[in-house]
Amino acid sequence: MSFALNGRPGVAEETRARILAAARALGWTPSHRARALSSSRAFAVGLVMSRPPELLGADPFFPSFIAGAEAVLVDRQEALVLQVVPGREAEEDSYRRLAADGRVDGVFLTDLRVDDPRIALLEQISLPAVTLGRPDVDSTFPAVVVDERSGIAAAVAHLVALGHERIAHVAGPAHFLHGATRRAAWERTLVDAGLPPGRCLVADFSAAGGARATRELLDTGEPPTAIVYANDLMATAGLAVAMERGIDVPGQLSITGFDDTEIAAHLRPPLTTVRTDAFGWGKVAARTLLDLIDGKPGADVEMPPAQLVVRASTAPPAP
Amino acid sequence: MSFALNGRPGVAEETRARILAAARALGWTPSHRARALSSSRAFAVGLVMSRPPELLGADPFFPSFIAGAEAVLVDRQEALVLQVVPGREAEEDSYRRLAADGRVDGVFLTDLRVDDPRIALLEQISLPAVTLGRPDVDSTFPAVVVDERSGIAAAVAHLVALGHERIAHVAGPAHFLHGATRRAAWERTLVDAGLPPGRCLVADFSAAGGARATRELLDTGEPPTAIVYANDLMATAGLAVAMERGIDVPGQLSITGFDDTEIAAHLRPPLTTVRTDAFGWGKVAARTLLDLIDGKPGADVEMPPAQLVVRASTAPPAP
DNA sequence: TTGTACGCGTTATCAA
DNA sequence: TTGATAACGCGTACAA
Repeated sequence: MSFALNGRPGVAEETRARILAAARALGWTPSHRARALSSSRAFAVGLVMSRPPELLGADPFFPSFIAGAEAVLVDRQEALVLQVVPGREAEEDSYRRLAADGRVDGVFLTDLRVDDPRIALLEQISLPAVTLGRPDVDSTFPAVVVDERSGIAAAVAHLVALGHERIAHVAGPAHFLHGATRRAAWERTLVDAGLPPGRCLVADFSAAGGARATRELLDTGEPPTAIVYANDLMATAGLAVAMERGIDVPGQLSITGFDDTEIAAHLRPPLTTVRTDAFGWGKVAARTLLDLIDGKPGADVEMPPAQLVVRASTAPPAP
Repeated sequence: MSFALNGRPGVAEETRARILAAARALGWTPSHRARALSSSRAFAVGLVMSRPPELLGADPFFPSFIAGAEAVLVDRQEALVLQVVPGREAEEDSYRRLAADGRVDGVFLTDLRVDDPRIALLEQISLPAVTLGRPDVDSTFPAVVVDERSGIAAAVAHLVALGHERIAHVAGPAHFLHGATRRAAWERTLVDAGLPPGRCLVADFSAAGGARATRELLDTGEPPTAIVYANDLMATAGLAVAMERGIDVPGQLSITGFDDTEIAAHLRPPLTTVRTDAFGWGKVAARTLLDLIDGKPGADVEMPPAQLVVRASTAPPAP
C-alpha cells in the first residue's frame, strides 16, 4: 500500500492507480509526523545563527541566504528550522538539542571560525552538515565555497591601478574565517603589487565599529588614501566619518565595501563594492545538504567568485 | 510512567523520584517525534515571510523580531520554522501546507495588509495565530500591537515645531497596514497642526524606490522643506539624492526615517528617526502565541509606542 | 503481486 | 495510585 504511494516498484500499474485515486477521493494526506516517527527522519534542516541580535538586523547575508535555501527546500517538502543564540556556549547546546530531539536531519554551518570546534562537535553527534566556505580544520562535510579572495583582490588591484599606495583595511573579527580570508587577500594583493602592506584595523562588522576604525585610521600622521572595508555597513559608516571631517570621497579618500547591499548603489557617492550571490549560495548549500542527508556523498562545490562592482567611491588619489 | 516525567499530579513522590533516577541512569530522552505523533502537536511555530528576496536583505525588522521570538521559544523547547515565499499565491499554499502537514502549532502573522485574506484563511484551517498589529478586518486572533502612529506623529510635530510648513511623506505600499497607518498618522498630524497636507508618494520600502520618490518630490515647483520617510532605507537613499543635487541636509531639507537601524546613527548627518523595539515585539508575540496554543485565550497586548529619536537630519527650514 | 502484522516511542484510557 | 494496553499513522519485512 505505501509502496504504491511512494512510487516504488513491485506494484501493478492498475493497482497503483486505484490506490492513488482512492487517496485523492478521500482527501488523504500522508501524516508528516507518522512518517517522521517511522522513518526517524525530521524532514527539516537547521540553521543556527549566533550573533548578537543588534548585529543581525544589519546583516544582509542571512535573509538572502535563507531565501535561497528555502527556494529549494519547499520543492522537496523540507522545512527550515531557525535558531538564534546569543553566544558561543548556547551555540553548542543548540546543535546538541537539535540533534538529540531529532528536530533536523542536517544543518548549515555558517560564519566559519578559525579552528572551528563545531565541526568536531557535529561529527561527534553525527549530524550531517554543509559548511559555507572551506574550514581550516579537517572536515568530512561537503563545503560550498565562494571565493571571496578574488573579489577583495580585484578591489585592491583596482585601487593600485588608480595609483593608490597607502591602502588600509578595516577587517571583520579575526576569529571568523571570512574575516581572516578577506584580510589575507588584501595583504597578499598589496605585497604582490610590490606595495608595503597598509594598516589593518579589526572591527566587528558593525557601523559603530567601522566608524571607530575609520577615525583611528584618519587620525594617524600619514593617513591612507584608500580604505578597503570587509562589509558595506562599515564602509557606509566610514564614508560618514570622512564627510564629517570634510574629507572628500573619492577625491581625497577612496573606499570600497563588501556585500553589495541594496543601499550601496544609493549612497553618495555610490559605493564601489564586492558582490556575492547569497541567494545562489543558499540554493546550492540546500541542495548539497539534502543530497548528503539522502546518502549521496557530495563533493565540495565551488560557486562563482565574488565580483568587484566599480562605482563612484573610488578614484585616483589626490596629487 | 509518563505522568511522572511530565510532572503531573497523581503520582507518589517516591515513585516519581525513582523513575526520574532510572531515566537519568539510562540516559533516556523523550522522543520529540513520538510525542508529536501521539499528542498531535508539532512543538513548533511558523513564520512565513512573503517579500521579494532582494528586499528581505535590507529589512532590519525580521532578524530582530526572530531573535526576540527565539529568546522565548528556546526556553519552551519550541522550534521556529521559517518559510520564504516570493508572492501572494505561494503564500496561501505555504500556510495550508504548514497546517496540513502539522508542521507547526501556530504562526506569526506579519506585514498585515488592508483587508488581509490570511486572517480568514487561518481561521478556516484553524491554525492559531498572533497578528503583529491590529487587523482592519474581524479577527479572532490576539494582536500584539506597537503604536506606530505616535512615533510618526512625534516626527511630524517635531518638524512643525521647527517651523516647517511643507512636509512631504514617502510612504510604503498602501496595501500594507503599516504603510497606510504611517501615512495616515503623517496626514492627521499635519491637519491637526492647521497645515495643508503635503505631498505623499508611495514607494516600496526599497532604496531605489526611496531615491525615485525623493527625486520626484524635489523636482516639483515648490519642493517640500522636510520629508518624512516610512523607513530608514528610503530615508538614506533620499539623503544621497539631496546631496547629489547639492541640497544641504538639514540646512535646506530635513528628513526623518523609521526603524532606527544601526546605520542611522552613523550616517552624515545622523538620521532623526523613529525607533521600534522589534526584539521585544518578538518576545511578546512568541509568548502570546504559545499561550494561545496552550489554550489560554490571551487578550490583545499593547507594546510601548514607537519613539522619536532626534538626531541631526532635522533643523529649521531655510529662511 | 498482494495483503498483513509489527515496530517506531509517546500519550491516554481503563482496570486493578 | 499504579500498571497494562490501546491508539497515533506510516514504513517494512514477511507471509500468502
